[in-house]
Amino acid sequence: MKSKKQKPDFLHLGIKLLHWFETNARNLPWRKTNDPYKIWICEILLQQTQVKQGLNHYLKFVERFPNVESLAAADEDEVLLYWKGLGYYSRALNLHKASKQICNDFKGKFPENYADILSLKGVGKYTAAAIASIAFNLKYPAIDGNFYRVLSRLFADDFDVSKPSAFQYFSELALLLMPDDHFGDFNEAMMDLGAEICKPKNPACEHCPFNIDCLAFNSGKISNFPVKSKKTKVTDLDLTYFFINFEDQFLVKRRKEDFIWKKLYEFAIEIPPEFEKYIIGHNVISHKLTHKNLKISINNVQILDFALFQKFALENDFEMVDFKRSRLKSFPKPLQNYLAKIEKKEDFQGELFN
DNA sequence: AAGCCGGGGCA
DNA sequence: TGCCCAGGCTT
Repeated sequence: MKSKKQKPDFLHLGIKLLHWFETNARNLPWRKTNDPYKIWICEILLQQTQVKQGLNHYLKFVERFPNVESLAAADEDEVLLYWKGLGYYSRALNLHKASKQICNDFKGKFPENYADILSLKGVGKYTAAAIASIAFNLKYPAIDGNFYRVLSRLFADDFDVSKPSAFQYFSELALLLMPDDHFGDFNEAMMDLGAEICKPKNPACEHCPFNIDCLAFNSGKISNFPVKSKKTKVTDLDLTYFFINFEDQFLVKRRKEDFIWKKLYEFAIEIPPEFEKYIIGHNVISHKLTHKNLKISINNVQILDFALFQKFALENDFEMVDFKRSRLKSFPKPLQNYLAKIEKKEDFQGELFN
């Protein structure tokens, strides 16, 4: 008989996590439902997005699109509108595609096994595991940034989470902890622990159910984990727009380029030389993205002749909108901010609506 | 395996 | 300023 165990009692840790979750679960709207559709929506929405940031969008999205049929029947443009301001807009485009996929390939019934869920556009290994476990109680660990952080700290494990193989590595580790039931609760518990206790910075170790087990905490090396070799590279990007308006109407067009903001609305990116005399000022907006520092120059072009304004719009495939109607279109965040500002006539270089 | 996609929050 | 987040897709 061994006097001391060399390895941690993995299953004991998993059960302890479930107990912690019983009294510490966050009260979130999508946890009141067993509807796989709504669980799917929330999992996609919360990719790289924090709860506080996405909660309102979730509520409005499922109110407008309460089921797969309503989402599949909607215009792509309207689906994008309900994603306005969230970022990673391909998520919305993929949601829309996948809803048609469910209607066509699965007869409108949400797929109930891991492989079929994984086949949905925009659903990867993490999201498939989350849906399978939460909606159908299947035993798949939903390996994400929380799992990486919690497990690497718990075992003071220096496996590089930047490597693609980290997914497989931490999946196997998570399976050792995973109890034989309540798989969805287990995954949600890990999410909550990662979000509220085992945070990236300033973790609340004094409130952590694992604080007597955590090798990183007990060796004073929490900040050493997780190990991540890949660093964020930031590049500069300059954009120039022409905000062309006649009285309270202005010109917008859907983006075709997909290097950023695919299919969102923007202003004109060029004007004919004869329009240059109508430029009455310009604004510069700085906007930070994860991988880019944007500098957006917006020239304000005021057209006084409606016939000229309309002719240019028609010949160049622009839409004429006013502020009220522009709210029904999805603009990139900086342009959305710009419209909000000039509607209130703040910081606007040039005359508008005079 | 590496690069890319948004935006908000934090130290 | 750099890095974090309930990642996935493309190359």
